[in-house]
Amino acid sequence: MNIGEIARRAGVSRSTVSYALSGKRPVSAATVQRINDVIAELGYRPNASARALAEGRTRTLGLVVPPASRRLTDVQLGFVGSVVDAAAAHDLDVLLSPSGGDHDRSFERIVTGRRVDGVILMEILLEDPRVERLSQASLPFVTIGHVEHPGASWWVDVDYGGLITRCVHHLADLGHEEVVLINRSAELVAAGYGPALRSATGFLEATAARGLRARTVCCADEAAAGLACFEQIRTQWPEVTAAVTINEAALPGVQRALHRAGLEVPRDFSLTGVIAERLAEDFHPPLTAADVPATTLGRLAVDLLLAQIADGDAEPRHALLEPPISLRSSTGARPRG
Amino acid sequence: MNIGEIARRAGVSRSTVSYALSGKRPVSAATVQRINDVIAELGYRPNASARALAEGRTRTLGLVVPPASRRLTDVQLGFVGSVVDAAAAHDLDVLLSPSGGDHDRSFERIVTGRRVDGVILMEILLEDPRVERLSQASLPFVTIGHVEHPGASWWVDVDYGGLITRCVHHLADLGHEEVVLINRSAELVAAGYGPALRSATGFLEATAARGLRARTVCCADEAAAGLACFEQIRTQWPEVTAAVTINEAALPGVQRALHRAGLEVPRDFSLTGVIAERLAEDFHPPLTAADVPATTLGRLAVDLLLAQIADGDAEPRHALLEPPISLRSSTGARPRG
DNA sequence: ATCCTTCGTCGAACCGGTTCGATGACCGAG
DNA sequence: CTCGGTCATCGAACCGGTTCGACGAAGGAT
Repeated sequence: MNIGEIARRAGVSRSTVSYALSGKRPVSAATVQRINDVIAELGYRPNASARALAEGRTRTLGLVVPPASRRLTDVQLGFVGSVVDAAAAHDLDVLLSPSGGDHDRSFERIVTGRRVDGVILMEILLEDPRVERLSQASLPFVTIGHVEHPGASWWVDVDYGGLITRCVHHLADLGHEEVVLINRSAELVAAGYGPALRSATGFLEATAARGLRARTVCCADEAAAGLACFEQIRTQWPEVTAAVTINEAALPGVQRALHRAGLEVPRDFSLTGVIAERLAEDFHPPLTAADVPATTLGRLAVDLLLAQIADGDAEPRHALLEPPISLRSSTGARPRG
Repeated sequence: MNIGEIARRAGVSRSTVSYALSGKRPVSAATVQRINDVIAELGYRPNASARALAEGRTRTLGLVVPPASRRLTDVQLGFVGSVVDAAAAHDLDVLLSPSGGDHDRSFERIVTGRRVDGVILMEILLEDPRVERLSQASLPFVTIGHVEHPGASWWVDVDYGGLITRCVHHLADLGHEEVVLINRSAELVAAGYGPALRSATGFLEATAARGLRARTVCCADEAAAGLACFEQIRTQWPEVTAAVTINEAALPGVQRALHRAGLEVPRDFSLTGVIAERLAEDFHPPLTAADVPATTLGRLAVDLLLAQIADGDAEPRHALLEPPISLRSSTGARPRG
């Protein structure tokens, strides 16, 4: 069931079948009809490997994800889903590559094996060896998140610094004076994870600008850590009246800690930050927070990647999104006392 | 940078380079050394498409996932992660195919385009057209979950019916007499989603066997639905003292409903079911529940698929796992009154 | 010295598509 | 009637690997 067999049964040459299918050269209506009949009868579909070899492109995109051991956050899950869907809309397949450290066989296969036409890289660090690797392999790629010095690379990202700044202003406007940032884990900060570092920087600058007392803590990406972390905040800095967070996984623990401490949100304590929409709405009360537009970002990454594949010499493009803060009901005026 | 170029620079023929790399025929040590030097110098890696075409296999597995629009549950996420990791351990790549209805271009590409050596299908229905499609395409595949009449197919699954039965016995042993099953959404039940239907059957049989009064409700996969659902249970059947659930997404809502109703678990109400370990432990109090061994199941699916690929005529195999129930602290004796 | 192996290597065919240049049939214009 | 130009189709080369049969050189046995 290959193209030669189709050609034989339709009484034409292989090239005619190819042209009939691709439409790249005119083929008479009668011949097209005959070929299509044979194809329908035999259920023929061209061999993807052969086509990729001949055309020099695979119609496949690579998506580099964190290894399964690190559980995906809701935002990351949103990226994966939207990239896959956006690719499917263009009739492209997605090849998954779990990549953690520097020496990763799966990542190397993707990069050097010409298995994909381009790569989308997520969860990158400020200094990421994989970005360097892809650049020198001259394989088109787009990062979700950006390295410290993006140079001539393509990327999409959310402006964590800007969003955190707006959260701080929001709290300052409500009269809060002592605030805390609940960041991602210390390991991620130490590794140079962009969102964590940019959030911290934005937080410190904004609080300084508004004259607020600022504290920051790192918190592992688990509910239990969120609980412990919040209790520590209460005992260590009881004067804190509001928290900003980008740590989704810690939220259930924070919720429980608030409850255990008898604090009612937002009457006794305000909570905001950058959080996936679904989780913000599942919180009680729903969180006033910046929703990370994971779906938009994923789709945008695919669009940029396709543009880059279509024209490799095009000027690098990027997009820094700053979504609005959804005013729900987890922030209020500073409690008196 | 193809095999011919390597051959030229090493002063040998293309076939010798191929044999030196694959080891399928002896090549003198000196020649191997020379070839390896050239390869290292040029950073050569064989073209995956060409190799796939020549060998007749792609070293890629297809993973059919629900489309992104339906948000993945924690258990499903566990499947994806473990399948990808297990495949990577065998130096195989994973091609993702989002598939919902029957007519799916991405799924068809996977099936007929010889892009993959085998397919893992998750979230299947009791009657699933995709299983039929794969069978007639004679492409090796393994399902996570099983159709109603698996016949000669390969699959791995968790024995939802058996697990729910054990949950019911556990509650009966604690003296509960009025219990409810909080199932997945009515749409899934109507579509013929195996776990939902088998859970319901197991629940009804087990409660009948133990002489318990049983009710069942369907609940959409959202926190808000869980809240509404539980409140309805309380008003409609106030005599119910325990719930069994397989609906992970509803848990936050159930938690809030319990809290709002002033019910303390397990003193006033018992809760158990089949739930991803992480979520069971994040609950307050931690849930006595059967942890779905998603990681084991994913790895097992890959193992079975590889066995099937290696020997297409082998007897179909399957695995029905029944993990133990983890006794945590969400179940207790029936409250008196 | 001759024959038979074994070892290492080579050339050619093949996998299943795409694409380019060429060719023949048919047409209208001169 | 012949010439030039489309139009549809064909054959061959190519993409970059793998694999099979063959072949020459070296070594051992007779």
